[in-house]
Amino acid sequence: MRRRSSLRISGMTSKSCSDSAPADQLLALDNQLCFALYAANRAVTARYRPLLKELGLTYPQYLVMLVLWQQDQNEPAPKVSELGQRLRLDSGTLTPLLKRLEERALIKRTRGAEDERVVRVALTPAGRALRELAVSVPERLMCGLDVDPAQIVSLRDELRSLLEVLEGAEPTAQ
Amino acid sequence: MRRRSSLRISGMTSKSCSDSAPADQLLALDNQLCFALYAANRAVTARYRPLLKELGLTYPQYLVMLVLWQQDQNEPAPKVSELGQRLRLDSGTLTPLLKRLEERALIKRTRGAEDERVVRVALTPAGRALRELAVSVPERLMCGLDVDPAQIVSLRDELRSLLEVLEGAEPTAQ
DNA sequence: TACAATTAAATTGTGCACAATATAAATTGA
DNA sequence: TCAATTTATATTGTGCACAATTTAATTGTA
Repeated sequence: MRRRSSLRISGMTSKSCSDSAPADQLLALDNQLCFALYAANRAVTARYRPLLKELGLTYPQYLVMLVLWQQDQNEPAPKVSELGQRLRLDSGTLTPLLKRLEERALIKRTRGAEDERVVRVALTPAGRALRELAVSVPERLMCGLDVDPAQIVSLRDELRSLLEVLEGAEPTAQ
Repeated sequence: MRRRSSLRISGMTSKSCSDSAPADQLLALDNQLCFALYAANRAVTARYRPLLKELGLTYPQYLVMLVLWQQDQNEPAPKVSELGQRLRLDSGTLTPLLKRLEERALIKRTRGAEDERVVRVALTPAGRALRELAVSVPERLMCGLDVDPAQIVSLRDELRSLLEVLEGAEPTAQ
């Protein structure tokens, strides 16, 4: 059984699926969580962009590098599928992205000897070195931004809870 | 002067831009608001996808339709640039998207008579009719999701505040 | 051992996002 | 008046996302 998210309020099962607000309100763009999420995500990405450009990385490439930088050096290099699980991305997205990182000599892709189907992704020395340039990114991102760090943390946690609920839920019936 | 967002806590200017947590923590994927936002946004979009597929719409197309459905019929049809402002998208994104909606006969793009540069986007009867099918989407999306509506609202408002801060802030120095 | 089923990654095709540039219309100013 | 500038949209090119399919390797099983 999947763990309950903190978004749940005990005894309450979301909204009763029969009650409905006026359609005008339900379909108003600014009432939608989905649009707030969509717009905020792109605004955050846009704010990262110039900083990551200095590193020669796109935003999704940066996320991949974050995973690799966090990897224990003693562990075997992660598989493409493991990166995918972590980032919620499939091979259709990751394969070309990883090829670009390999062209830039930041990573090395190696087909496994034990199992010829898997590809393991390891940092090159250059990829590891890039981390030194990246450490200043989170801080520089926040600099000049008029936000309360505590609220950032709580927003992050609420988003994680939402993600957990969404991933645990049955897919919407088609 | 731009209005202050509620994310701000009086007298507090984000984090002092010199203090720094250990780099291990700063760069940890799961500590990043940006990843929570990125993953949650895609998870929400994925949950919309099967419902929107019934309408023959992609998620960004749905957002455009939300704006058009909300338009006052007595007002002149919105310009491409006005849709862009509302959705934070530029013509490079909107032009092909609107062409696809026009191919589906949901909208009509008309070059302005007063000013030949502007293109106005109006619903066709079919586009207006699609709204009837769309009204059930928000509700069906939430159904079976184990979330507290009040938390959705507060999350939405926090995201709006974040968006406001980001849009008001100076761009990050490159 | 054969061979169907499964698994991992790659490929293909569509549709965003967005930077950079182009085109064409409107406006401004000498 | 008309060249220069500005404005609105379109175009081009790159890089995601993701569905659907393909390829190749492995596993399970008769």
